[in-house]
Amino acid sequence: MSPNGFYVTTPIYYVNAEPHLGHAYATMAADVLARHMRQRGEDVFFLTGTDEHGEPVETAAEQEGISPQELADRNAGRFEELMPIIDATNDFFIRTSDPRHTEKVAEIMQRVYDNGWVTKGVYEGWYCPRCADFKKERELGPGQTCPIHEIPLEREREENWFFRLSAFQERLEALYEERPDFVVPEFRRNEAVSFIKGGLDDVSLSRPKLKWGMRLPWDQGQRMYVWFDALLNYVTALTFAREGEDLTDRFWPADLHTMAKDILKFHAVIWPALLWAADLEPPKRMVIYGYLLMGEKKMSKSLGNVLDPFEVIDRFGPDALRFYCFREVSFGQDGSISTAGFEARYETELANDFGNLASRVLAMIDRYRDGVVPEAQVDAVLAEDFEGAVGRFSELLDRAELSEALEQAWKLVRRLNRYVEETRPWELAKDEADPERLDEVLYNLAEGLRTTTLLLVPYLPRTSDQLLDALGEDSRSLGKLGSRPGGQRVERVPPLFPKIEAPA
RNA sequence: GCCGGAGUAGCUCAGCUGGUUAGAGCAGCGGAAUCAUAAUCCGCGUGUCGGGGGUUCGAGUCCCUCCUCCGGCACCA
Repeated sequence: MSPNGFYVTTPIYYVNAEPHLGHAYATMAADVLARHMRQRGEDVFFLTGTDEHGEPVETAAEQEGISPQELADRNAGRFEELMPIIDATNDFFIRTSDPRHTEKVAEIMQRVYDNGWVTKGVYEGWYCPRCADFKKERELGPGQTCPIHEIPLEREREENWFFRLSAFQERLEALYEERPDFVVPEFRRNEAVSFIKGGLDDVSLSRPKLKWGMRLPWDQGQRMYVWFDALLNYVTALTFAREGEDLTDRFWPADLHTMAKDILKFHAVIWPALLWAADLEPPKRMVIYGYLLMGEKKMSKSLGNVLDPFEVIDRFGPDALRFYCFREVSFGQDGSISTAGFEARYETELANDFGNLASRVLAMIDRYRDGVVPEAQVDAVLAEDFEGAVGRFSELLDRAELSEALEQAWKLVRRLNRYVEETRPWELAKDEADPERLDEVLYNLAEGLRTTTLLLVPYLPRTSDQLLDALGEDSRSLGKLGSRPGGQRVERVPPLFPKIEAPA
């Protein structure tokens, strides 16, 4: 971990559409890491926000007959509203149309220009006069025709400014050589490396025809290709997120960028080079995750397999959604989610495994010891399975292995249910034949539940809080089995995850 | 086409540098128990470890080959 803190980012979300599950997932992933690091006492800064410039916003706004800024304002608002709904604890929400951002971008890009990393060039491509836009090779119709207008296209050239990405080829190769964990998972890293090794071309940095975008500071006639101002959000936010304070020295370089696989190249290749060009350090690491698939192409409401995040949160709260997403889909891979899968995991894991464990432990302490955790020692049998658990869990989250870490925690939940069966406290309680053993068992259950729940705080923030309160635990720091002595008063709680009502 | 990855129990997947009878969760079947949200726990798998060939005392684990699937191959915000 960096000595100066833990700075984690989500990608910034493009405002030409409304928030959906993918955005929620992205934000929740970063939030899990942010919460966990706070539990470890790290100085955390967690950034998310919206990306608002560029042609897609321009055209979407045009279709609605409003200005790009109006569209951006409206949709950015929706993204901002999403954060508390999913219990995201972002420390700031950046918007790239914020003048504080664009001013800083202008300053940085001017520096890139002054440093000699920008060059004038010619962009050549297939141009459709009806669309007033260049078409990419892959979207061309047969015989170089426009896919929309089906008219033959002309090869056209326009003057552009280019970022001299090619000049950074060797530095990028060296970066990946020196830092094997710069991009995880490894197969994504390999993609980036092979892309770099394949030879880098300079990338177009401006668009003369673009209207909704920043003007280039050194050429007011051209506007900046949206990716450049978007990427720079990670840096600019630090300069104005806190009134009258510049957080750059405290948090840059960022500890971890999180993103889905579609934007790997911009982050893994262009971004470090752009930072070097601006005399800034590249981020420390980035983690790439996959897509949540909803029944592949059979995503259809009539099939009832679409998981609507807002509906889920409405009915079950954000914890259940957070849990499900990281439990069902191995973090980093693509994975399928469904209402059936959600209900199964909610019922068997949240309600039966965990919720019921909490109920039975609290109930027994209440019944057999008047709601006071007995004083006792750690049971060696249980200690064996809890030994090193916090360390392993933390290490997994250091590597952003969100699903694997959750699995580790869940093994402890299962272990505790087994411990209850092994020790049969209700028999020990019958005639108080061995009160010390009962004390020991109840103490260990309280400790096991407490320490396991502390691990789960990032995934289940609300229910964890509720349960830890019930256990008389004020701290949210990670703790080992037996690190707290007995003596606390505990309270019974209503079911943390009530069973799903059977449909009428 | 090139590069990379994957193909292991009905389903989802673990199996690191080759070594005791190939594992987990879910689903299914049987049982125990009653502290608990009828929640839990225990037991039960004749799996060609994609096909074929090879190296080795020994291969799911290495090599070759074939089949199938997936990802990447520059401006997709």
